[in-house]
Amino acid sequence: MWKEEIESVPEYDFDYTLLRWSLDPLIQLDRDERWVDVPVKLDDEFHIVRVRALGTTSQPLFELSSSSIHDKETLIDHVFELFQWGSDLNRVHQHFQKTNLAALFQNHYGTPIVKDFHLYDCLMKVIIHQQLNMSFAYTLSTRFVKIFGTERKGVWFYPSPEQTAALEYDQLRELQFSQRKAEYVIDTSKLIASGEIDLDKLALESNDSVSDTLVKVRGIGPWTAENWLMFGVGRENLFPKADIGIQNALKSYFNMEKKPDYEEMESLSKDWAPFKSYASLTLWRSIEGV
DNA sequence: AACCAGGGAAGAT
DNA sequence: ATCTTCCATGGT
Repeated sequence: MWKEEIESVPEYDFDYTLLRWSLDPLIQLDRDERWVDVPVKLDDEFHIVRVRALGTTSQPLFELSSSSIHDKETLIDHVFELFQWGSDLNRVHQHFQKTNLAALFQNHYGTPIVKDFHLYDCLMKVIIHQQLNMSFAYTLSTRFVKIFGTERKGVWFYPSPEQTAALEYDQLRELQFSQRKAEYVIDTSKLIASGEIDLDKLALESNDSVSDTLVKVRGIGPWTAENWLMFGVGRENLFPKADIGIQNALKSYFNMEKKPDYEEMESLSKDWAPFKSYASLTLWRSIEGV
């Protein structure tokens, strides 16, 4: 068992991250005690790192601990990257003060891009969540992982691409996946298991290059590619215009009669680069009422 | 009961 | 190329 304290750059609202994660029954956390157990899969071995907040939004400080015998520095680096502790959210806040989202960012300080735990998990989750209300979306992804994934000390790990690739469509239909969704999940996993799609390599390429590759896969459209880039890779400049939640948030924030079309969204977002992801996150957050 | 949901593929112009 | 319809199923 080791422990280590890590500081990050203000403003970083970790409690909001815990709140958002509390929607996902797969994630073991405690919002009162302010910790979360992070699953870390390295070389097909399962590790768990507990991350506990000691500080505040304006003075972020975290305690990492684990009983894993794996190299401590590797685990710490992984978690540091996962939470994007290296990124300075003040520069983001300052940037948006010059835009039409100034008030929004005043109301929601320090919303970080917190990545999903692994690249493959993220892609599966995003595909499963397409077009579904959040409640049922989490029901499906939770069933998927609890039946085909692996549990260690109460912490859930997604199945590997190879494990998913070996499933029959009917096994997902039984979990109330649509036929299409079952095909998307299994067929995409087959591409990854066979090496035709290499997510680790993709994560090093430009946004456009990644999108071009992923959108060719049946079941992955622009929204899914953008969400993977944001929540899987942690890119800062994504604005998924196909997202119904973002459309509703814009309608509400700008007091519009109806949801904006693509052209209006393009116009509204013209000054947001290079930090569009934070606008997306903060817009989502705004309609969650927190 | 009808419409919506943090989309995308297939079919029709 | 762009617009429309269908896919599936729970939530409201």
